[in-house]
Amino acid sequence: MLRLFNSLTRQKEEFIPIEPGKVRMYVCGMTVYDYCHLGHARVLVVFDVIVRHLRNLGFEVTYVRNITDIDDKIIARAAENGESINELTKRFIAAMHEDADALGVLRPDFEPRATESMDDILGMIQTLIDKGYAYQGSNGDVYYSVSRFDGYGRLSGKRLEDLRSGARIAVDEVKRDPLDFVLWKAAKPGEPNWPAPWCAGRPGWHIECSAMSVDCLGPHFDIHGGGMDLQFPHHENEIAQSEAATGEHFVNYWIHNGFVEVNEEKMSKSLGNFFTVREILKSYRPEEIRYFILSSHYRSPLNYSDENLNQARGALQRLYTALRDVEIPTGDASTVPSYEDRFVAAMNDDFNTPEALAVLFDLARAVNRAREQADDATPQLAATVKMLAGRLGLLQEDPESYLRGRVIQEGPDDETIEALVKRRQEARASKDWAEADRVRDQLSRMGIELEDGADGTRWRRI
RNA sequence: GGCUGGGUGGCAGAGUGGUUAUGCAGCGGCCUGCAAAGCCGUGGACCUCGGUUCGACUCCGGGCCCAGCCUCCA
Repeated sequence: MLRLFNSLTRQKEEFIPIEPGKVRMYVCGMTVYDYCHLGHARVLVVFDVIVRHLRNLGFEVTYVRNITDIDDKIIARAAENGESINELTKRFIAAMHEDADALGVLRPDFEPRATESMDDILGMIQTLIDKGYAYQGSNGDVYYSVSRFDGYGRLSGKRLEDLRSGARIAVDEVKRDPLDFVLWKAAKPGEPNWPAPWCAGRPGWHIECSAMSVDCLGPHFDIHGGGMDLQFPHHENEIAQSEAATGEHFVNYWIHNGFVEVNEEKMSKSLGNFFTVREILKSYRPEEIRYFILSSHYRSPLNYSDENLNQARGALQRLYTALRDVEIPTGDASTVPSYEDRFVAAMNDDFNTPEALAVLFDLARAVNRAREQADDATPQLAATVKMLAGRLGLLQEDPESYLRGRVIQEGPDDETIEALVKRRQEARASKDWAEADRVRDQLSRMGIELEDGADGTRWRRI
């Protein structure tokens, strides 16, 4: 039985799909005006793992992750660069796909874009106006009237009067209530715009997600996800828009992932303390980043540091080392049920990936032990490691080539290393230990570690 | 100020009302020409003060501290 933490009720609940055997899920994706940073990577990886787990449980999942390709920042950045918004967003959508692919994130089933969903957006705004939930201001903008919607604040645990008394809400003459938010923004001269019954303009940020999710998944679906910072106001506003427009309950389960932090502080664009995925990929391998993200629970903070990435590196080396030299049976290989049960139980408990990884380490020990004892169970144990790790999108590479792999382009090539290893082998054969150790030190300085085994010496980059 | 969430061993990070998390690091041993990898063993923790309980790190209450949201943000 799958239990997940629902932000709406702030407790773990049993997951019961609307339609038996099927899950409809929407996750807020990126605004594409810059490269993905680690915070974006976390959303991508966390929900990728959630989708994989749901599918492993046998659910038929429809996964939608949108792209916001029109908003103020995109307009501003395009103007800065002297390019069109289409050129800008095209580049960063491609970059996002590259990063996601590198991290082993499976593509969503649908990836709608705001600019391609104008009809749905306009239709929903019109419905909201017709039903009296929205109004046009004197400046042409269309606003959502927050006080008209009864449940406003339920998701974020906020009361309207608290929000109103907050000093951080700017006074705006055009709005009837300072809490009202914009659905349609009138275009200023020179700004990109789309025709609309009210005035040419562009959608506000929140309406696109309401329109696209309802369009792709219907008015009522199972799971809606995103970063914790979207809980308010973005998701709160989505609920208000969607439920007012459709008259139906919008989403059953809300899932929000925690932040990536740097020195105990949220990683964000505004603080400027962010690291892009492609920057980190210069020093670490994609799988190391993925492991690092999964090494803490998705709702906990994830502290970015070299030390923690290095720990991820070491952990993967241990797991891959356990898989080395084991003939893993292909096809529907028999696996070891007790470990699989533990793994599934961990994932069923609100997607507890650290616990699931612990199962992998217990298995790795079992593999190593079995191998030492020449136990026939070794291949089954190894197959179980690989199969379960695969559900997290990990450990699918060939172990030997993974361990020999490199991150940075500098350093000796394989031929150079092989030659030195051979030279050392010869020294060892003639028991010239001084020479053998000298060569090993030389390789060690190049970042190569050696392992002498019964059937020769093997090496790996560290 | 309002509202969330959290404080676990040297570090990272799960979990549980009484039993080894796990990984890295440490210590002892096995293995090794020496190492590495691996295996075996081992030390080390639950912010603080009260309460409930036969028993609390785990439940309840107060306090202290941290992060986040209340403004664009994943």
